[in-house]
Amino acid sequence: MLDTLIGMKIGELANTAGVTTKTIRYYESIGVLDEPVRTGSGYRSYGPAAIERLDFVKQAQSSGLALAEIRSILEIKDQGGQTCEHTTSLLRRHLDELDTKIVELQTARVELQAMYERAGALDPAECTDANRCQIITVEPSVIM
Amino acid sequence: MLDTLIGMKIGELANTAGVTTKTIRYYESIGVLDEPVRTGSGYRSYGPAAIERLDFVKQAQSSGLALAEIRSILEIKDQGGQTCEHTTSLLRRHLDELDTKIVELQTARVELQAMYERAGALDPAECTDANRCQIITVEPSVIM
DNA sequence: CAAAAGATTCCAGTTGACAGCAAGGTCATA
DNA sequence: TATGACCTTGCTGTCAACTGGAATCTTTTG
Repeated sequence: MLDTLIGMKIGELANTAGVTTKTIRYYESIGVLDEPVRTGSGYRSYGPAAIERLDFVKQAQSSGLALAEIRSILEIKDQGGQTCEHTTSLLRRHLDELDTKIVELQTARVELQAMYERAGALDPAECTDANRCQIITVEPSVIM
Repeated sequence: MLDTLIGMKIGELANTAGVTTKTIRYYESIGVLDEPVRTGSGYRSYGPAAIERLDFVKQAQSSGLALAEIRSILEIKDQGGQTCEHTTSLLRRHLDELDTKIVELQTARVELQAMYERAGALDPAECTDANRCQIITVEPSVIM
């Protein structure tokens, strides 16, 4: 009970931060969260910093950073955060990746849109007719 | 040898279509490719339709469709392709998902860009100074 | 004081799209 | 005929980010 004055247990942290206890232990196992101090009976005991750390992880995740990347940023912080270089280059790289992905998805969207419009323009009768699906391929194909 | 006149073996199909034999067997196992006929000795034997089918799968994949979705389109074709309804609704749904994803990524991009610009604007000296990383959080935080 | 709630560790499973390996069968060529 | 290239099945492993469950222990509540 005295322990509880020092920090919160994993369930409380989980509730506060909006994650599950499983997630917290998992984050600890992959080095995203530091190992916390333990109570006399072995329970994890967290201070308020843990909440902010989890919030940061969630924010970084929603920005599309993978846990491994988040960890590498946090590692630098844990070592004193002497240089921003790693962080900036990581962000630069991730921005580029993100741009690439967005372009890919937009290209895919155009393709899909074309498929979809082809579908809408089709006469249903014509669809049964030739026993091939003109939605997918423009030219008559052996496939559909 | 007579068998070979009828069709190509898995390696040839793989080379032609630009995938691995593993991929072909995997596609067969999940129902994306039909089970082909076998030669007398048990080898898979494919006709030219298999190449087109694989091409279609690749094209659909590059449009962001999952193999399960591709299979569901192909299933309709295999049953005679009487209706385009399933295909159109599937495409509609996927277009929506794609739009959602693009928006998410663009939002994430804005966040990342902000982080990145904050990073570029920072004085390296100031970075070592306060022992916290101002790139990530705008306000002074217990985290960094 | 007993039961329920919550904590512990460890191991396995999930999804998606394959890749790797083992142990064996078959086929073309020198 | 023997070597190597290619094929077969079946099982395991990969990555990411968890989730679920079992067996056990501690803490809280009635």
